[in-house]
Amino acid sequence: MNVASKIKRGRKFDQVLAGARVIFLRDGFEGASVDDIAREAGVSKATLYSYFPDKRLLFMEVAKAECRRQAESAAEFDDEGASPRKVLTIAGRRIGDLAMSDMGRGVFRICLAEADRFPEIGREFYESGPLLVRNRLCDYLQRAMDRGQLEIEDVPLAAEQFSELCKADIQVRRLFKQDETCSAQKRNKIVKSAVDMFLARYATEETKIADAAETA
Amino acid sequence: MNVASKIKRGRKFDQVLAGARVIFLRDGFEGASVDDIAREAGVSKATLYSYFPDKRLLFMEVAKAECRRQAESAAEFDDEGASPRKVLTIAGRRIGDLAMSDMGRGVFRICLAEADRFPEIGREFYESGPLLVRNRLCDYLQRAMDRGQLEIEDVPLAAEQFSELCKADIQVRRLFKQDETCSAQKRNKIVKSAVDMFLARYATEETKIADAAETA
DNA sequence: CCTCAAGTGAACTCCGCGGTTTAACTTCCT
DNA sequence: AGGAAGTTAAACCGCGGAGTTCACTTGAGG
Repeated sequence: MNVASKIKRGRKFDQVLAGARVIFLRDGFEGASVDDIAREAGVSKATLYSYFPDKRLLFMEVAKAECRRQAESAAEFDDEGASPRKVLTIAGRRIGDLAMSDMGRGVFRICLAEADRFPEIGREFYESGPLLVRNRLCDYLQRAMDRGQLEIEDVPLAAEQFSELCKADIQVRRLFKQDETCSAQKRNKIVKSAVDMFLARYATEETKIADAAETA
Repeated sequence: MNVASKIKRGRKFDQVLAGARVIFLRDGFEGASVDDIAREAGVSKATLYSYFPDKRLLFMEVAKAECRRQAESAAEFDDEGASPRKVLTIAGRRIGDLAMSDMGRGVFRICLAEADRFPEIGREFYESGPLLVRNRLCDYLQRAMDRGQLEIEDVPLAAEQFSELCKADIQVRRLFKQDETCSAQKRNKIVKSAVDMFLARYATEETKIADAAETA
């Protein structure tokens, strides 16, 4: 039993949460009505309120769960043996996927919109989203440095740079509903370009030589 | 006279717009009440409605004006004679400033929140914001290529990459209210690192040599 | 000084939403 | 069978915000 949570569990708990997730992600916090959520969840309003004391708490619960879900998808990449190019390409593709996904967009949008009203939402999202990815990346970069593959003065900054590079040209367009689709081909090109740039700056001489041989 | 606009002009037009700007930027679209706006503008609600047919139109007008304002601040950089490092450093600082400003954050936040309900808002913001900056940057990069300073296969992508690099580590934290302040020193470091990385990848050999001499 | 258009403010309508209550119905345990 | 706990649909309350109306003021121009 979840002692920390003040929220009652029960048969229809997950059902309510699932419905709330759909509606909140579609309409945002203000835009979503509790009636809509109850209908979507296939549950009466009274039942909904028997589980969650109010709308705000329900929203927080949904947001937290969603952040956790996404954190999982940014899984670790521990390909110790592989070349930096290979490891970074895989990681970059994951980052790009997250930026393109409907879920990623929805959560980003709502968390940002509500970050002023509910600061803890902003923190929660940041920490279990971008920060988590960055930390994983930092760990890898540090290991690659220890192995003499990379040469970086400011590892956290480098991690952030790589992450941003992978989202170049797609994140903003996606967020603002321009150019809905983005071909896999284009995404590959962006990630490749990001890796090229990152290695041009941070790879040691040996790594560059090995990379040139590998790529050719 | 603005024929295209269906909105009546008049003595208090700008006054209303100014008030709306303050309140919308503070409270968002849903959060802002028309009464608040009228009060802030020092105008009666009736007058407000005599200028703008409804709240949505008023908001659109504010958002459009604000995007234009910001676009201006990302002014052109035609330092033809200067080295790529100098030009890019100045441009990068401007981009960073915009990402850090309250205005920049506010407009971004609200436009994103309303992009689903009012797609034209999303388009307007994207085109007069990020896209405009990118195009300016593209123009410069092309000229630098013509001069043999840079060597780029995909100019628009490179522009986007540089832009993203300049916002690394600050944009997201700023948006989600983490780490409110960011020292000028740190910002300089980020921009310098962005320029370093960009040149490492896209500068021609001669430029790299000249840059090394210049930096030393 | 009179006119008339623009502006005022306060009251008012309408509506949707958050949240509550109630009375009937289902489930399930003993 | 019986009863406690959970669920439901529907009506209901109160509030706050969008938009309207109207009697009244202001001030520039003939």
